[in-house]
Amino acid sequence: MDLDMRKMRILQAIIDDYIMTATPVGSRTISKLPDISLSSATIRNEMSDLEEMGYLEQPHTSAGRVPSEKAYRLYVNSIMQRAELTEAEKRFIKNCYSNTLDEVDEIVRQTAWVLSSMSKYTSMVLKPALTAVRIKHIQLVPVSDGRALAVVVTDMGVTRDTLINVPRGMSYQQLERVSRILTARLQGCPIRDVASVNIPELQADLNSQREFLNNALAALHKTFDDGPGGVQLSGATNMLNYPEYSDMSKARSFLAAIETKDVLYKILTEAADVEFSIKIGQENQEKDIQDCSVVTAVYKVGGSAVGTLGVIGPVRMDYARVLALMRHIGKSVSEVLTNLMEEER
Amino acid sequence: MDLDMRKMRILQAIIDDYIMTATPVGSRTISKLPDISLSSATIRNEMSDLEEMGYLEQPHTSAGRVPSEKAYRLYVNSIMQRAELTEAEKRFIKNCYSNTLDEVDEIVRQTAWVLSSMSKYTSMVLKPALTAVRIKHIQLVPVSDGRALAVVVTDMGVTRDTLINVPRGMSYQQLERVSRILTARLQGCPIRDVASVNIPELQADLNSQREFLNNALAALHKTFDDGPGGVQLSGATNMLNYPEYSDMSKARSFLAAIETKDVLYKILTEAADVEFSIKIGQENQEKDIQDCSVVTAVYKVGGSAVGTLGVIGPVRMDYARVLALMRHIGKSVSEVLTNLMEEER
DNA sequence: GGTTAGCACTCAAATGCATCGAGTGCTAAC
DNA sequence: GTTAGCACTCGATGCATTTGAGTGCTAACC
Repeated sequence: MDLDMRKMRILQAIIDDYIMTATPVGSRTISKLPDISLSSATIRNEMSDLEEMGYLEQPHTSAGRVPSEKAYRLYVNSIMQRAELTEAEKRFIKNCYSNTLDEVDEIVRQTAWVLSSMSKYTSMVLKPALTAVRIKHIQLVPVSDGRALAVVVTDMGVTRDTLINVPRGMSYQQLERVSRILTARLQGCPIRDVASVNIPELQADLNSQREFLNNALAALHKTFDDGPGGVQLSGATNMLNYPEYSDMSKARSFLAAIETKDVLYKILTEAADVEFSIKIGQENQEKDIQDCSVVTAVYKVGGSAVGTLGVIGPVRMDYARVLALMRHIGKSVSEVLTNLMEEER
Repeated sequence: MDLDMRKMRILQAIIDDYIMTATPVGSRTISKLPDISLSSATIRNEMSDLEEMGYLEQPHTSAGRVPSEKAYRLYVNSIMQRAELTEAEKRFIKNCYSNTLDEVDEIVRQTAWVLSSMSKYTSMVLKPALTAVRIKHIQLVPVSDGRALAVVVTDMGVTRDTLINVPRGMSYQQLERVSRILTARLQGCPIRDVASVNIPELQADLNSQREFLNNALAALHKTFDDGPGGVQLSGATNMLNYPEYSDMSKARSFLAAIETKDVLYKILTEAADVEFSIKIGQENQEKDIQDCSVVTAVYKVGGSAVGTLGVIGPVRMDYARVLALMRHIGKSVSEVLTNLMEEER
């Protein structure tokens, strides 16, 4: 018993229907479709085969059939056809980025919003990882004796600062000098490489406390990593509109999973190196969301991936549409960010 | 028909019971209480009176009675007695602040967590408003021609920065000079007054673009206002444990209300000038949360109020306990923040 | 061979109906 | 003023019945 074209076509029809209605699909529903000219009895036979092959499941004897996760996997791999957004939708996305979005956070928030409101699922966007961003300028600002604020300006217009300890008694002029040397040495250096840079001319100044520089650079490095706080969530309540979450306990477990963003952060960072990723139900490592599906995509700045965006929805999510949205929105946010970066450079 | 002591006592018993059980309270339940030696018939008569007076409501004829919002108002105003936390609870709170909490954000997050996990409701904490914080140091860091980063260090260890436009062609030395003058002039000045300070010696430097300074100061001022982003939320899913939210549509409207933090921000900022505030159901201005109650309190740094914390829960919330928690946690966070600030000063 | 009409069968959901019981209001007696 | 007693209300609970969408199987058909 093999999965011939006709079975494929029927499975597709079942999945398409189930994605729309969330109710088990009966044989008559399929046989009535205009491009399937088979009686319900034939469909029943095929469905029976598909069930035996593990693509369909029956909630109970006298109900219709429901696609299994295996079916969805097949669907996204082979059956599903690429969907395109309408012109109006593309315009809509474009409009969302046309306003004055001059801050990374603002762009990330807006992206999450567009994605959730167009998909009607819950969306999440991970802020750009700034490890690839290059240092433009470093300035140590004295705060009190023994403490200074290290300010880093990068080529993406992003600035970060962190309080660091400096050797007590260090003068304003000395700090200035260190700033100048650091800037000269680290200019153009990507954040991720900061720790490994060697700055011989400072060894003399800091002989007594050679830890200082390493600590400072490590602290700096850390401020560029937002952690779970770098996850922007949107449309969490959209999920409650789907019948699969009308059961309170399921709704609660979903909401609990996204309340602390740790799980989402983990998912998004792990997906940082694949263009598109689709995890269906049990394929997700995280217990709490094993009856959801997660679709992620990366977005880029100047050609290299810097962040991830994702949609989390019911397993019967409209994968084709979500992928189309992600392609388009991913491209848009990539462009906007790249422009922002060039402008600042 | 007046509200004599006995009626008060009965109303209190009804409210106490309803807060615990969330089910309409019958006359027998009350008459069986050890310190009420009246028959259920007598209680019924009293209940009938209380209903006529608007303190009780009947879901339907053969159900018990439920306190009205008017009753809760009376309860918090006159009936409720001050509750105290147990020693163990006080210790618990203390422990929560004993770890290395060296950042304001960390303290705020921790506070929200303690408050929600001890109250079992949803909690929110507004970050300290930094308008009262005093400037310690200002440094302009050149970024590119015409742009600089203005870094402000305050006496609370909080630093903020913002990109500003500076007159093109301004030299590094000039920026240095401006920094020094600004620091000298603004040192000790609370953020809120920054805009109104006059700095005559800079007029000469900036004659050609006298807008520059004002814009820069305004931009700075703005970075100290977190807006809705300054609301830390915790325990949102706690609410789903209460039967009043087992109705999906109510749960959804609550979750929608807190998803964007705008509403909460509004509530918390408006409550910034009252030590404790209790809003019961319809007393809340915001439509979305009119079947919740909101209790807020301010916390202080060095004696003056800088932020607000709040609990949002069902109208039948345990007001006495929540107030006790808020008193205690409010005091704790005030102390921790005050210490942090002194240390940095 | 594959396809289909027909039919018995299944089972969740809806419907109808009687019962139960927690609660009330009222009245008469204490 | 308080209380025992009693009729009454009405949602909740339980149970039997019906309904209907769906299945599987078989026999006939092309």
